Amino acid sequence: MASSIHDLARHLNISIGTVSRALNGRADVNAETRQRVLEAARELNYSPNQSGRSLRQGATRSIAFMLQPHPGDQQYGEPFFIPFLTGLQARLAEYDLDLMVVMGEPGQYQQERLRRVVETRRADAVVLANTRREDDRIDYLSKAGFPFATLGRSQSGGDTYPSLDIDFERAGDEAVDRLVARGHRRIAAIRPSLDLNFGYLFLDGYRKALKRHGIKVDPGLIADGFINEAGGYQVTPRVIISKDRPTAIIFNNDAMALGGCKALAEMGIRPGHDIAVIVIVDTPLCRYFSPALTAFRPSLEPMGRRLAEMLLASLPAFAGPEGVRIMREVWPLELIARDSD
Amino acid sequence: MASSIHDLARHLNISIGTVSRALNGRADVNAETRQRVLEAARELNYSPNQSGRSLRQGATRSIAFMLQPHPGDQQYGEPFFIPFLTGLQARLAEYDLDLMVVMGEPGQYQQERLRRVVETRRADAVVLANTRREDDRIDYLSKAGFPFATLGRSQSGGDTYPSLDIDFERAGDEAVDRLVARGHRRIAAIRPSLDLNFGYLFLDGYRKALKRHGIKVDPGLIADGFINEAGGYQVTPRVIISKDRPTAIIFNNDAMALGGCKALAEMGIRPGHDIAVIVIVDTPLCRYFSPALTAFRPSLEPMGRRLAEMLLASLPAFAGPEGVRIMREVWPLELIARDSD
DNA sequence: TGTGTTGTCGTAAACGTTTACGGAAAAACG
DNA sequence: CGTTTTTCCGTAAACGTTTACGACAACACA
Repeated sequence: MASSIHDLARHLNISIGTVSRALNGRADVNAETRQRVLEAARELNYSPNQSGRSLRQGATRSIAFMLQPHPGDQQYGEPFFIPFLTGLQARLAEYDLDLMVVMGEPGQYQQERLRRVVETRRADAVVLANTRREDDRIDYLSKAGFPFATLGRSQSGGDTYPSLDIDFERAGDEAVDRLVARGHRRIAAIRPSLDLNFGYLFLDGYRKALKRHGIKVDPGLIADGFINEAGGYQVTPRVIISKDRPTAIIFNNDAMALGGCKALAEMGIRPGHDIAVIVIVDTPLCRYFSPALTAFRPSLEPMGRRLAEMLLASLPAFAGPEGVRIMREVWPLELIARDSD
Repeated sequence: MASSIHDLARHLNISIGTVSRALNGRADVNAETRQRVLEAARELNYSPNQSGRSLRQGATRSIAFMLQPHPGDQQYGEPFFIPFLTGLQARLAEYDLDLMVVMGEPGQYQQERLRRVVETRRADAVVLANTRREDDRIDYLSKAGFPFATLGRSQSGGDTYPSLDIDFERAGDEAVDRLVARGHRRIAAIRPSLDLNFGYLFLDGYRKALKRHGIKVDPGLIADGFINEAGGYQVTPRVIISKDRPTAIIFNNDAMALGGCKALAEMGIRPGHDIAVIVIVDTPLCRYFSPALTAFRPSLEPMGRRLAEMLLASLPAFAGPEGVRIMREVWPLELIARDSD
């Protein structure tokens, strides 16, 4: 069925070595023979077998993207990743690289999936998502000397890999700024309880801005909850019960914001009327919620493309003559002002 | 770095053939030698190189999932696919199969991506999404004799491949039923204008139910639009302008429903009050929209798992002794009654 | 003891590439 | 014409597996 390089060689009555060199654009092959080889390749509908190529070259030409669902993830998962994946995939495709997606159950099992990819050499590099503050996947990969890049920062692994992140710190800062400018002084913050790094970054920005405005940070206005709707629903009341009720809340996750708004509604507090609400990472849900939620939006598709570039630039096989560069980038978010604040 | 089967053989002072047979559980190897091989494998941290294996066996142990974004897709794409992908991936992982995701720009370019996967043998089979009524990808794959399965039915390719689809016909039927039971007689239908097969199926069910209730199908109440929010926004007014305004609308796509509701609101027609709205495929957006949209919901994750099973059952390498079975399945949707009808 | 059977293992080919090496012919040079 | 360089191509090894085949020993059976 499929024609191999041997078929071409036999058909043209030349050696397979010459055929290979001709196809790969090597210099030491006559222009006319190259022409004949290319024609024959088209005629016999030849394409190189990737397995053979991988074996010989020790590279699979595929990149693994691993996303680690949070325990208790909702039915519809994270709409966040589709546009990111789209960008990532698009750029990789330009380099003729495939994208392998590795998911699986949350927890330790995930580590094993990663090991499998690395040890059986199913991919040339890995892109990590859902980065934790301390991430054993990063530890493992850097110890194994396997190339990778991360979406999101981590404290693990040092400065040895490219990473691309959203500027959560600045978003937290700007959110407070905006609220203070609108007269708020009692501003609550709700973030995920897991070890996800962005929860820390957000809180840093939140605290910094409060201090700048001379507002004391009230621990009673900060709450951690499970990173989904139920978590937001459960934890938001805690922040409301406090002696001096906040007039604004910043949610560090869209699902938690939705749950939180539900809790607020049940307490007779109307978001956008009785309390201001800002969400740190925008999703389509924020837009269609009622009231439409003011939120900070990342440009996910360009981020996907960019992280692909950064990863490729760190791979010896793709890095230009200037060699390997480790990069970290932090991208700003855009404030989408809507009706909730 | 990575140990090969040769390393094991040298270490144990036996031949590579025996090592391979021991690892693969062949019968013709002494129990004690097998034990020693397995121990050495663990000790030297051996895992088989997938490229070598693929080359020899002519199988890559990876499945490609191809989704073809509609032209003009929104920033956040289709939340639809994440849970489906999750299920698909989970079941494939149980068989030690990898998942490759192929996306790319809409249009012809997509065909080339598919050809590349097939011709360079980067995957053992393909799963197709966004199935068109006439789908050249299906034509290509069946002509090429390449194994595949589809999410969604098509008229292409005959009954030669497993497919799993949602029962759009029944959903259209039930939606009409429900609306008629609530007193509606003028019911509009809005569906995507592309050649997507589910648009036809939906309309079949819609028509069938109307006829059963003795209601004449009014072409003025049926409109096709671009399958996104802008399309719904643009096309919904056409159906409203008709001499005898409908009292209910069924949208065959969530994004179109959101755009349609916006158009309605601008015309002073309140969904859920002045007009009933039902959406055929539920997404989280329907739930959080105001009013919350009544919608039909598929169970996407189980569908992903099921389609993986169906595909595997059709592959000679995985089919049981009963041989190859071609399957088509159509799954029901669950009505989620909310506030819009 | 001779013959057939069974259990265990080694040998070597094969999968489809790429590439280091060397050789033959042609071209360039004196 | 002889020598050196260049151009072009064939040979063969290598990547890491799996597996058909045959060999050898041990064993069973008559």
